[in-house]
Amino acid sequence: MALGKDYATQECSIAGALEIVGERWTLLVVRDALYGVRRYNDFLVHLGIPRAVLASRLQALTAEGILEKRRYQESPPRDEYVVTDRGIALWPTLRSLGRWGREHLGEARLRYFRHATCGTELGPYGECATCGTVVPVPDVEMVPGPGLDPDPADPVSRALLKPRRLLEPIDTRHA
Amino acid sequence: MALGKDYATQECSIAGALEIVGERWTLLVVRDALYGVRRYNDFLVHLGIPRAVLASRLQALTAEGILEKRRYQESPPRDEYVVTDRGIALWPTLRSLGRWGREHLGEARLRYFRHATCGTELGPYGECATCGTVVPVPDVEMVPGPGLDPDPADPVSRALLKPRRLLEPIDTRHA
DNA sequence: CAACTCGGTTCAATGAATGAACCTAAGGTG
DNA sequence: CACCTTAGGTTCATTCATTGAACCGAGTTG
Repeated sequence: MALGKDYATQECSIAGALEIVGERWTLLVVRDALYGVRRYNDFLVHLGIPRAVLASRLQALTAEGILEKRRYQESPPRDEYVVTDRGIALWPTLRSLGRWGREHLGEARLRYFRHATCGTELGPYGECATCGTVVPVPDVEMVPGPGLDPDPADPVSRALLKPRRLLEPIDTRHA
Repeated sequence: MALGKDYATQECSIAGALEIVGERWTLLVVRDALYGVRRYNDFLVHLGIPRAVLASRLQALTAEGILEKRRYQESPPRDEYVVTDRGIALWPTLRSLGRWGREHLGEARLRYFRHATCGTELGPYGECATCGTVVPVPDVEMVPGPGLDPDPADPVSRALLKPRRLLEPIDTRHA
């Protein structure tokens, strides 16, 4: 899907965007990256994605400048994938997609998103009604809702049971 | 992708939404429906999608209540696919995806979206700065930009060269 | 030294997408 | 009437992507 031979004739920036992030699993990888997931194994267990597909998606997202591969320890050599500004810019899209899913598929409230500095729940497009501004992604606090499994199997889901800010790295060693 | 056996374990409304509209071609079909495309053949020539895939996507979108199949003439029997409120609700998502595509993939201005009643260009989330409101989709005017091919091959693209409102049905017979 | 973790790659089997051909029902033209 | 065209599909063989399991190598822990 990312080879220019597909949506290339579309003359449309929606089609162009989908060339990059429209493949299966890709937007969920970006979502997890915004939630603070950084390590290969954490993506793996949280998404339930085949290893080969994850490796391919991480590589593609890195090549597109949406994630950045970064060494975080030398011995043993370990890399993490950190979301870039270009990836952070996908937050409004993911936010509106999530809202559509909840409103039109009748899903229970799984997570709330609030303005961390004032506690107001975010509006449809990520804005704070109290402050009258679009909330910067690092100031968005993610709070678990009532529909969430209280005792999930994987350590990433367990870490996400606590309120936390977007982008804040997840440490699965103490979960 | 739409069988519940894929993203089903995600506990996430983003994953739920992607179950429905995350398949290849699906969001482009919805985009075209918002642009006013209604007929099988118009989707076909405008998207360059294989016939079998288009038939499958139209059926799935109809089953999900995003499009509505409606007979518009009896002899010969002809049906059109009209976007529903649930489909219209995907406009903010498509809008933000398109913005991301233009800003981060360096695409030329292909189309502008304006508030039809006052002429102001839409903000990032489809709001009108002049009126201070989120513009209802039927009041969004789509205007071709400088990057667009001035003489496209297919009649749908030709019809889209004129400024027009979203949802306004495209008539390819006089294009 | 054995076992384990992390971050992958390789491989066979399955499933989806593709493009061409075909089909049906109706209408238009000569 | 014979023939061609249009709209809206279906069917089919080929190609391509996804899947899940197995394997691997570097390094670390017991």
